[in-house]
Amino acid sequence: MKKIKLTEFEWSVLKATMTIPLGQTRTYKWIARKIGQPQAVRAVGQALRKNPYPLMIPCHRVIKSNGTLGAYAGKMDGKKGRLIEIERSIVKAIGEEVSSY
DNA sequence: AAGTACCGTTAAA
DNA sequence: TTTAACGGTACTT
Repeated sequence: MKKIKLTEFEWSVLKATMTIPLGQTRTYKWIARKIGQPQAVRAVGQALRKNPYPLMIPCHRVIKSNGTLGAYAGKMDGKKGRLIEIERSIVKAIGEEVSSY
């Protein structure tokens, strides 16, 4: 098991990103503020761009404050760029299931 | 609307 | 070791 060489800053970003609920979107600024460095929004984008753990880090849930997708999603094809919409649909479906109980 | 400054990591020279 | 580049937001013009 090789040690993952990541900086403390990156760990902070990854942890913050992990806490994003399914089907929800957060902004880079949101993460930057959560890790206590509202000035380092770009560094946050860097950590996500590198994305050491694609499976546990939902970078596609991270968007710009503008509401538009960031560089990562921006480079994606339309299909993958709609991941967040699919997740939202899932959440909605689950919500309806729960309501029927 | 466009330009600039700011932070942190990585690649290249 | 030093330099350049990438990436999002807020402020200024």
